Amino acid sequence: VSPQRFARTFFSRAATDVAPVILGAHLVRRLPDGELLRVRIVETEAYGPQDPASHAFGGATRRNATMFGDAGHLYVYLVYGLHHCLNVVTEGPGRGSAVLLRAAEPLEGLEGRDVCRGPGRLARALGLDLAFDGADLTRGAEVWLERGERPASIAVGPRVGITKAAERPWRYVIEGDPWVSRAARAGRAGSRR
DNA sequence: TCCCCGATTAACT
DNA sequence: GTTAATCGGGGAG
Repeated sequence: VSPQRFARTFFSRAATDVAPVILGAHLVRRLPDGELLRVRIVETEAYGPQDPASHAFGGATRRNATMFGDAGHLYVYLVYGLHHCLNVVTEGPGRGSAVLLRAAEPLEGLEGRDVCRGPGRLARALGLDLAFDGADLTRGAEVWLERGERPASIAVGPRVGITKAAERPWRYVIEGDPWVSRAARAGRAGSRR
């Protein structure tokens, strides 16, 4: 347990608070063969309670159970039958909130401009699937989060790919960062923070 | 059980 | 810009 890791209390607040502050943080993955993968998070989205766009809206089910558990755990789900998406659980037990990790910059063990550009690609690049749903990012040995460089400026805009509550400005990106997703780039510039 | 649809992506025209 | 791929969740019956 590296001192650079975030403690659970760091994640124990609203998703809209966690989403901007984990920009610049490092997501680290230890593969079965021992190889280390490291990426820098550049784009996130918040999904809170009382949020019609969230999987947690409507209460706990088998799929979203992790969202209702302890903060600082990894919530993984399958979309469109093909792609996995990675989320960090926020707030705490019974709340049902999380931050979706949408794009990252490869720092170590990965090559290519697009490998982490988009939530499905990010999960694939790190070799994470449903088997990792519920993994403890504050203590686990296979995947975790560490403090990184604080971004100079953060931009906010509407979330991507949803139809409900699409107007909420809960997508956060490092302003001007070349590694953000295609959707973030195409969308409105968004307001600064 | 049946059925619709999605927090996406890549491969088209 | 448009669309197929692909499958499990969850509401309806």
